[in-house]
Amino acid sequence: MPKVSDAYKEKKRADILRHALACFGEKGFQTATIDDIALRSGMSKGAIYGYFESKEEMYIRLMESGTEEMFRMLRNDFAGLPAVDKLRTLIRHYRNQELTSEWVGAGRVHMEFWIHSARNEDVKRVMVGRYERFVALVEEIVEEGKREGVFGDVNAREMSDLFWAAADGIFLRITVLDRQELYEKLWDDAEEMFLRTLSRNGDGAAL
Amino acid sequence: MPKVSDAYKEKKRADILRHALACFGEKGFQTATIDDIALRSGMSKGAIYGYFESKEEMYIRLMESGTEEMFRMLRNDFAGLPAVDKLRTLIRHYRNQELTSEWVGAGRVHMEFWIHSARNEDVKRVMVGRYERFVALVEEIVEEGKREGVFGDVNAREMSDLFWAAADGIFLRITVLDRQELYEKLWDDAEEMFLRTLSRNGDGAAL
Amino acid sequence: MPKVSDAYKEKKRADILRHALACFGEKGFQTATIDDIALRSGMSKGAIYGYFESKEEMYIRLMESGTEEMFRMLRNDFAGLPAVDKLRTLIRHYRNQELTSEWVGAGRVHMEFWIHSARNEDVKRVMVGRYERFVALVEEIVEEGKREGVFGDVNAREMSDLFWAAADGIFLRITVLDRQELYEKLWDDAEEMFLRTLSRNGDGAAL
Amino acid sequence: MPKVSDAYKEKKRADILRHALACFGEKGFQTATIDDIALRSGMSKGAIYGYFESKEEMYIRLMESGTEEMFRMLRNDFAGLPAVDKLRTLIRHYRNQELTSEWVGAGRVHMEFWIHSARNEDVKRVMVGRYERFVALVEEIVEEGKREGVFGDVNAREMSDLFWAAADGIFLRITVLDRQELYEKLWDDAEEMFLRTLSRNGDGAAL
DNA sequence: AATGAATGAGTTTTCATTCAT
DNA sequence: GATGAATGAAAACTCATTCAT
Repeated sequence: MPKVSDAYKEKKRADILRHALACFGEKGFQTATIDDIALRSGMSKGAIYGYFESKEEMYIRLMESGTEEMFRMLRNDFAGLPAVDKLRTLIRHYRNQELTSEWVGAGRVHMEFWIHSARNEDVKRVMVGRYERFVALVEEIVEEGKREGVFGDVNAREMSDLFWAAADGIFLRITVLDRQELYEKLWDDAEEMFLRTLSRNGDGAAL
Repeated sequence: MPKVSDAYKEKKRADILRHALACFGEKGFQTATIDDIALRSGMSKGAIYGYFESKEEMYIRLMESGTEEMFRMLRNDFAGLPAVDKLRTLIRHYRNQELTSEWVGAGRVHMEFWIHSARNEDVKRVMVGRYERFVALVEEIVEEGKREGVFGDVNAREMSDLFWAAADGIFLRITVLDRQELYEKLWDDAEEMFLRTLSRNGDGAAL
Repeated sequence: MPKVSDAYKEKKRADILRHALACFGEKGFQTATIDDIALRSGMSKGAIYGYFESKEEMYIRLMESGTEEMFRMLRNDFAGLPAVDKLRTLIRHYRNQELTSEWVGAGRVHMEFWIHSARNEDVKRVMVGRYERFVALVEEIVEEGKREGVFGDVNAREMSDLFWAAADGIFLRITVLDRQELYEKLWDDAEEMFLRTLSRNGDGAAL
Repeated sequence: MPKVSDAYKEKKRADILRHALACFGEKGFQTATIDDIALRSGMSKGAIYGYFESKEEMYIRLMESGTEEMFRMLRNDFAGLPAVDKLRTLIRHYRNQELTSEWVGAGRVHMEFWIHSARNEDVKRVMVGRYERFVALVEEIVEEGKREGVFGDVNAREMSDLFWAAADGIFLRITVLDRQELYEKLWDDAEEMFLRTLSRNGDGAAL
């Protein structure tokens, strides 16, 4: 007979995660303390432990979160578009992102996820699972483009891996340099490079 | 024991740094303790502090180190080569790297450098300075290729930025996935993609 | 346990300070460790840090404490008395103090305050401020005595300085020798000497 | 068959002590490190341990030192003087001392001796022994004055104790406040007060 | 004798987690 | 359910002392 509804609890959990993300983005996972998160959430330390078992759990949940929402949104924007435009939409979704301190902070946390993954099997499982979905997304777009006859005979999986490598590389850089115009140029150049590379004949006709 | 040569001290410092790099690679900068480093170095904690003022200093020295050596080596290998081959040499230098645990560990530390940089001005200065040299290296190669008439009319600086973004993205991935064959494929694809993109007319004639 | 009253917290703080004073008295500020204080307080080290930011802060608070209480008490005892009796009251307040180990310990800490003050500007400010109040106290008594026509034409400020110098000298000695009868004799002699010196004509008529 | 003469060793010991005194004066016994002393002495840490068994020993030797010299000097200056002038000579010896940083530093160390004495029986023995000689010095002067008929019927021992209490109180204060003119005034007032108190009839006729 | 690198016990301080209220 | 005081295991760093050279 819980005193509060599940919805309330879910909302609280999401609340805490949001504040935790801000803290981790600002100070890093190790450096941000539960006190920081409690303070920012306007809750007590004890309350937080009522929703999450440990700091590590908050971290894991954060890694899992966000993906669904993002995919839902993209699926919507992609509806009915040819492969080239889907890829463009994806790229411009990132390219047009304003480098607010929240977003850059979240980017830093994302980078930390990768590092942290390398050293912890549990975290790695989650992270790789998440990553798989992103790779599959672009892989499917590329396959679709090939079927449409617009993309050449490339290895879709490898191209997707390389695409996300470049994307993470851009995020990594911007995480430190924090320069909007550099960020946009990098994505513009990446867009052109990838579309040209994927194009049938490699001549960028698809552009 | 005292009144040891400068060479001895230099060797010790390098020794400690090597062991520290291994510890940081394994556990991460924050998680690795001075005790870990001391244990692995076979020295006492106090001895470590005789060579480095703080854990942070070891970190900074580690960031600075390696770069010179790498540049010297590349300069040697580059001697007399046309731009395209210089770029290929650089890419293959990475591509042919065997993913030993030491190397992957070092890669993880390199990734941490970026993250850490984002939150610490001192570290950032060193990191950005170091990064500048890498960007300049590829930028010069691209300019050279343009002068040779092999590369098209691209923005050398931006292409260099993008190149290193992709490189760091590959490292980031491999840091977690640790799969040799994926690593090689990513570099092979990157090589082709960049050379094609840089080529005059973008048709990859330079390949 | 949480959501305790402010009074509870104040009491805890005072508790810790009391135990800290005992530890400092016994071993000295530098030698007494937080562990000592925690052990004696029956609390954990962490709990101590919940009330004080650092050992230094405990020290400063200890320096500030006690003064108010003492002044309130004296003001009470002084009410309505002529200057000579005020001075006598003050002197006898000290003279009749039993040399318990706590009191002697506190005296030792007081002496350490002086030494420590000499080498630390922050501590010095607090210590000099505190000292000022004591000097003003006796200075006022002397001025009052002069107005009453009982004390001669002495420099009140200087006499007050000298009085407290002698007092501290007595404490310093007793801190080591810890002999009750010597302590009392020193104060008796000091009483006579000062009253005689202050007396109009210097003939001790005021006695 | 020592390779160096005893005189050389003695000189070295004195040298080290001199520098140690400066270090202790500046930073305090606990805070000053052997490295500080070694640096200031221009010797190695190891060499210092060839002359002193421990930091504590240096401290003890320092406590013992200086006294002889001082007594020899005073005995010289006292030769043939009546008691009143001996006392005056003693007081003015202090009063005319310029407050150089070395002298103030030495004063601080002297204060530390007292504090330290309170907590260590070995140190206490040395300190009390040293103190005894100072008390005896003034006690004898007072007795002499009584025999000369210039001083009244006071308890010589107690007056001597009180005299040194006041002296130490003045040093304690100056150790922190470090104000030459205050120092001199305190001694001038002390001189007048003590001579008046000691004078036959207490009327300061001896002045 | 002198040197100064090495040792390691000891110190302050932090912080994830627990749990009495 | 919420609170935040309490815990205590680390962790970074210091420094008197030793001892190989």
